[in-house]
Amino acid sequence: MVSIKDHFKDTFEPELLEELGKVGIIQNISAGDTLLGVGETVRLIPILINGIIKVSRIDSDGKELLLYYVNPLESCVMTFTCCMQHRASEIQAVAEDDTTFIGVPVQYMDLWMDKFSTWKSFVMQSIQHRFNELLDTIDQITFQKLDERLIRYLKEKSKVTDSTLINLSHEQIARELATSRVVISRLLKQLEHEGRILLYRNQIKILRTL
DNA sequence: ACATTAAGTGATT
DNA sequence: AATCACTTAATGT
Repeated sequence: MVSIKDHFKDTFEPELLEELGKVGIIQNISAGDTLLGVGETVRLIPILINGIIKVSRIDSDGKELLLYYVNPLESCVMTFTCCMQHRASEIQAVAEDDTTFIGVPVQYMDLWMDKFSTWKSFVMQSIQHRFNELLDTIDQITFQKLDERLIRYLKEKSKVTDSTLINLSHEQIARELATSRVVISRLLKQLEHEGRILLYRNQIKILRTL
């Protein structure tokens, strides 16, 4: 369990930490729970203490495209932009693992932006970080390098689950990368031939050569 | 043993 | 890179 107070004591001013403790609501959700669906309105800004949240776009046919993961001590950038304009969510947030977070009611956003300069820079930095990351994935998509996207996906997954064994079917991976199962199967087979992974049913073993 | 679901593969666009 | 059509392998009942 990560201590929010400890981690942010250098980034946030003491008054902000105090207010965070007063106003924040600790919430627990289990793996697989949906934190926010498409079309719902954001009521709480989450700051993760523990666990992992997957944020993805859902297109009109119900196809999913993975955008990013929210790690402990991070917040979901989309909720910032989204709630400040009081707009409905265009993304979906699902807990990938059992997760604990502090929820800050949205009405404090505006207030804190003016009141605490450290809050403002935290928000800005988060946005900048994600934005750069998104630019990267856009590059990859437009240059059609699905193989590299897949490798990146596997690495991230392994980091996130802290394991070299990934428990996913090719079908599930294909859905998250918005392609077809056949394509994923082929690419994975290729990686296996290159000696970078091992394939089993519903499992993929990542080798350090990846 | 049989049905179901995951994965592998050639051919076509 | 996607889709189709088909095979093979693994798993559940």
